[in-house]
Amino acid sequence: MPEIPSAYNPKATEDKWYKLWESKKLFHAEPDPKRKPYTIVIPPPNITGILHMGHALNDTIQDIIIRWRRMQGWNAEWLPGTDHAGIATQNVVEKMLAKEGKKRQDLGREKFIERVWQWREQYGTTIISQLKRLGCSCDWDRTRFTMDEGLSDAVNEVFIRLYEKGLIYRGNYIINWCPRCQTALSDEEAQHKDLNGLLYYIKYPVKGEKRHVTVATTRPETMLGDVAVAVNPKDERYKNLVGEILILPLMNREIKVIADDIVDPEFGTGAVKVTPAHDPNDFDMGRRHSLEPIVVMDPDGSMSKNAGDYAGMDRFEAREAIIEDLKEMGLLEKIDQHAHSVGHCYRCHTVVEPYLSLQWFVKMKPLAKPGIEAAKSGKIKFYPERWSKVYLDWMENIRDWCISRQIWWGHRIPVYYCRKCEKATEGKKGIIVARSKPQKCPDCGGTDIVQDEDVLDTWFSSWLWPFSTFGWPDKTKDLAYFYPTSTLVTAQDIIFFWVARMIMAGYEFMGDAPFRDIYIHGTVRDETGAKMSKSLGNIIDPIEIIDEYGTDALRFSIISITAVGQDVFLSKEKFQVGRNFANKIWNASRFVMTNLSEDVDTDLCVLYKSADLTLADRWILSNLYSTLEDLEKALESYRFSEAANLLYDFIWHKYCDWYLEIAKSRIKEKNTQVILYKVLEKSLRLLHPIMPFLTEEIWSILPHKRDSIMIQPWPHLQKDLIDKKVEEEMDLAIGIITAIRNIRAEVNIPPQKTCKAIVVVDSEKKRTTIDKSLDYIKNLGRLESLEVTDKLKRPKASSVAVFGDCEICVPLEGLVDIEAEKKKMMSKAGELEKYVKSIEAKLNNKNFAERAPKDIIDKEKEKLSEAKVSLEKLRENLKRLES
RNA sequence: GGGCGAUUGGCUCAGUUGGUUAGAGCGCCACAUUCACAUUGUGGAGGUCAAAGGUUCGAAUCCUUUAUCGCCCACCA
Repeated sequence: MPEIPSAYNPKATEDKWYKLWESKKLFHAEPDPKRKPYTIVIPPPNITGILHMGHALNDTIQDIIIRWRRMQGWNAEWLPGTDHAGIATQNVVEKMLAKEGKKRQDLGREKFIERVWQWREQYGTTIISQLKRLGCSCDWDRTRFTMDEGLSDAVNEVFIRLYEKGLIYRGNYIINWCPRCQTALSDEEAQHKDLNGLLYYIKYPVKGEKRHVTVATTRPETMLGDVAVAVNPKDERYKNLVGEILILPLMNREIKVIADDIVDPEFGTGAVKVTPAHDPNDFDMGRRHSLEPIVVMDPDGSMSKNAGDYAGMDRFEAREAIIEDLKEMGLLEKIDQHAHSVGHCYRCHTVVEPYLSLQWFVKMKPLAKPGIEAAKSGKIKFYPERWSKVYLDWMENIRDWCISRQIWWGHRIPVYYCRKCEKATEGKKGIIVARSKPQKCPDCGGTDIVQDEDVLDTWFSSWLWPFSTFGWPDKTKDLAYFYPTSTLVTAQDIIFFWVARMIMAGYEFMGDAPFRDIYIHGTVRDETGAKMSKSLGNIIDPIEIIDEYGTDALRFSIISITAVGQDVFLSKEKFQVGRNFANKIWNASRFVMTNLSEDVDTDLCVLYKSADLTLADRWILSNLYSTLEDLEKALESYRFSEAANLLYDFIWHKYCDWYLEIAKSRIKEKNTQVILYKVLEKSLRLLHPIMPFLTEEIWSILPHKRDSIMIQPWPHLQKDLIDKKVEEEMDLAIGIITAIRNIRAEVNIPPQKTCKAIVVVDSEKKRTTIDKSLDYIKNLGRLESLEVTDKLKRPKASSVAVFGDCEICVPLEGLVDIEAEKKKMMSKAGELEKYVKSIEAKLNNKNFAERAPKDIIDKEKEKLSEAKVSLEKLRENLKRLES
């Protein structure tokens, strides 16, 4: 056997194995009616994205699930792909053009889109190669892109079907407008941030009188578009004002005072300016009172020609100018501090403007209905469960979805207009919704037909992802087999954007939920709790971590610190845990392999039944399978950190710390070798979903000839090998060994020096148990001799510890520090006394005796008698020490 | 305004249906280096589980209130 390096080297292994898996098509799945599918679709990362810790967490979790299910025998399909990310990508390419001193308009639509595709070719697949470095076992043969032909067809099909059903409409409404991106946004894309703003109180004079009405506003610049002032009809202060005419300052426009229930008399002055073109409430009010909106802003956020003297100014400049002018005119009553939340563009963080414009919308209420029922009935389940409430709250209060975007990169809206009809009717006539450009207008036969300039919201393609990727609207074999998918893994921030909408689309177009389980993991934050983001500069680059610590270290570390539903706080040091663990396994494997001399390929169960196994043998097997039992439960309920920590504890603190150490003295025995080998081999399988590269590397140098570990069967849970009695017996041995080590450390016996020990135990049962573990105690306690007796013949100079009803005594050759011994034992005795008293108090409590269940009482009694025995032994020893 | 989450040793967190003398990792202290691994081993110190009240025989765990921090939602003019 060639020499195995003494440290695990991820760099030398990862690439090699990933290439092998890919070349053998181990990630690929085909429909197979004989096997059950387990499907996951990836949350498609943006083509502009580079791998960040959020992806690392998200995709590691998916890979763990899919690798585990694959080993369990499911036909596992993890479908990958990317999202065209309309606004984000367009912004990136526009920035690039800006460096050349160009705007997208200089290129024209067609050339610009060409440039975006070019950009995508060049940079848009970075994230894919990064996912490969993360070890993701995605079925790359099925990689999809939201702008692929098939997926684009699906988008058109959906648009047309919804339109024909009356669920898509076009209209003039207030939407969120980003003046920088110059496009409409959906409500979800406008992110509200709390800001300390100002509330301006402005006097509006009553026509022909000296009186005035004061209104309060946070956006004075919109007053130029005011068409009325509203008060609450029940507000006594303004009762006689309703119907009066006011003069709108700066514009000198006559506007009416109207009464409307929506006005809150408590807020501001109780009188509110009505600006239907720039505020959603005012828009509704305007409709109720038949007031024409006046748009005073242009799409770029500058004041429009309707803004009088302020036309052409930027909106914020105009705000200041208006306040100055009002001040001069004596119409500014006061300015208050006012905390409120303001919408920002989720792509460029510009303050968005509520803006009246002609857009396309999806009527959501009817679509939401089945999705609401599905969550309520448990057909779809959120993990952790609390997200179900968040989802339902949103679904039950759902609002229509603005889907048109005034950008170029995306799916162009499949709507055509007949110029002739449009001019003639301005109504629905002349709108042609079609898969491709019609030759003639069906209404008038006209041929001057143009397509809608706008594209669809990015999420209008991603909400179809679970089925469009499998070929929908065609009834493909893939679709029939892999849909509905099994589990969706994602973060909380896209529950509304994506998860909820996928559920709606799934029911509408497939008649079934797109997935059963939704696992929502936490947000990745830095050690101070701030969200990791490029702009904050607190990013930890996963690729850097992979280079420094290895992929498996990254995966293990991030998983082990991710408690269910809790956010993840990361710092670089935390990745050492995974690296150290990888190295530990590496070295344990190295030890096992260099010591194998026998044929170890024996079945464990056969061995268990036929051979006379030692206590330690039975103990490690029992532990292996109870770990497996817990591990499966953890994985099934998406408790990944628990899964990772179970394996960590078993491999490090059971297998390495105890079994392997015990095995060293019997390393030539066949049974020992078999168990060392078999437990390692099974542990590697259990660990493979979390640490794929390390386990594959070790797998490849194990003395057997088998295929990749990733297609090995998941170990079968052997419940009859779990033996609680064996675990108790071993606990006794471990307790005694620890007590001896403790004494040795306290009296400074150097580790390399052996010593004697005496174990005193009354009970015959325990005596037999200890006899089974004599070797372990001797070896791991580094004893030259061990005496087990029922009577203490305490040598004068010795140190004693008590473990349960066992006394452990280490005779010392030199002098013992009697005082130190006494102190140690007295403090131990003190602790025990307190403990005994607390149990006694409990047992003496009548209520406890009467009401507690019997098994609890028995347990307490047992604890008490054990503690009493220990205490008594301690006291005896103390007495002897004093005499 | 409504909702959710967090608060446990110096740090980061576990603690599943209430029944342990409250656990782990990191850090710290002491000792150990031909014997798989210093990316290590052995031992140790360190916590009245944010506060107050309540339910219960029994509360870190359930209920109420409060405080601090974080997040989400809302037609906050």
